[in-house]
Amino acid sequence: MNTKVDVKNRLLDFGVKPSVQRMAIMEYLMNNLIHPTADTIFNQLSPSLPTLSKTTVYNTLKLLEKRGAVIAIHIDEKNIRYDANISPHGHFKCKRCGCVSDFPVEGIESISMESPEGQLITECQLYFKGYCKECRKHINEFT
Amino acid sequence: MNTKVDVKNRLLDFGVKPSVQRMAIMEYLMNNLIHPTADTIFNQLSPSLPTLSKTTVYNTLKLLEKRGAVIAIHIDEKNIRYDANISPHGHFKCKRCGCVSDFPVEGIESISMESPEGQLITECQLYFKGYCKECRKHINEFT
DNA sequence: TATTAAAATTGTAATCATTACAAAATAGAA
DNA sequence: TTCTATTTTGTAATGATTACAATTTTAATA
Repeated sequence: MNTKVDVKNRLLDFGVKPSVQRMAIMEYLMNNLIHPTADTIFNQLSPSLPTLSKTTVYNTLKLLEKRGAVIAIHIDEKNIRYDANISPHGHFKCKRCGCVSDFPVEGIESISMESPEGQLITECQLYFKGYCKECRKHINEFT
Repeated sequence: MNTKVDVKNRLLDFGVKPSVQRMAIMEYLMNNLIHPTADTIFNQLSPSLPTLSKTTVYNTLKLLEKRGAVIAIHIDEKNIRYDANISPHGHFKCKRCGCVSDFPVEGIESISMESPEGQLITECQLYFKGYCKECRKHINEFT
């Protein structure tokens, strides 16, 4: 469980001025590593922050990602998901139930930031799709 | 350069009935490994297939992907891109100019289809972002 | 060849997550 | 306080993709 101080430090470390709204969003992400969408974050925070605007959620998430304080996950075609876990790891999405989970990849740390063709790599996203433990039981329903 | 026969075989191999439109789209993808969007494909084929509908392009791409005849690339937030190269490989996108290119990944073939947590992995997508050879020269402009 | 049912294609309208924009509120310095 | 820059907010716009129903094409059979 991250404290307010942890959250504030995360913002400051990445050059984001900590406002009430930014603190709330960053705190939610750090204490809920469930890869939520902007919509989910808005709905969860709205009760305790009644004036919060969805635009602010979108703006803040975009800012946090740009500064590197969070990761944007594009494994789902419909919504962007966000992750406060910024250490290198992959993600998995179940094609049946749609659940998204972390997916540790061995050797991910050692992926070269220099490519053979001269590109400078600044980030890599590893997405895995298939069927989760539960949904494998229903493999006969797959079309 | 793939022949009509190659294209037809690709469709048949993946259980897709070869219509005029499907052949045209599959042929374009096989002979233009530039990761085009549905819009690009439509614009390129439209002159020689004046009755072609954009809906058909979307429908066909969705079908081809579902059957495994092509790969859908979600490296760009705006558009889905398509690739007739279905052998395992990663993709790179330049954050400055937006170009998307293939990105060979060593050992990609040996990625396990069994995960430690019991998921059944059916596909993996490896996305790399950064700056291409040309855009690296302008590194001082990066914000 | 004519008939007919299934499949494919088409055009238009709808969807909906995200962004643009400008006004209002807030924060921070002087 | 006053002033200015920053942040937040609400509404409207965007635009790629999909839903849907009508039309056309295909292909099998009589």
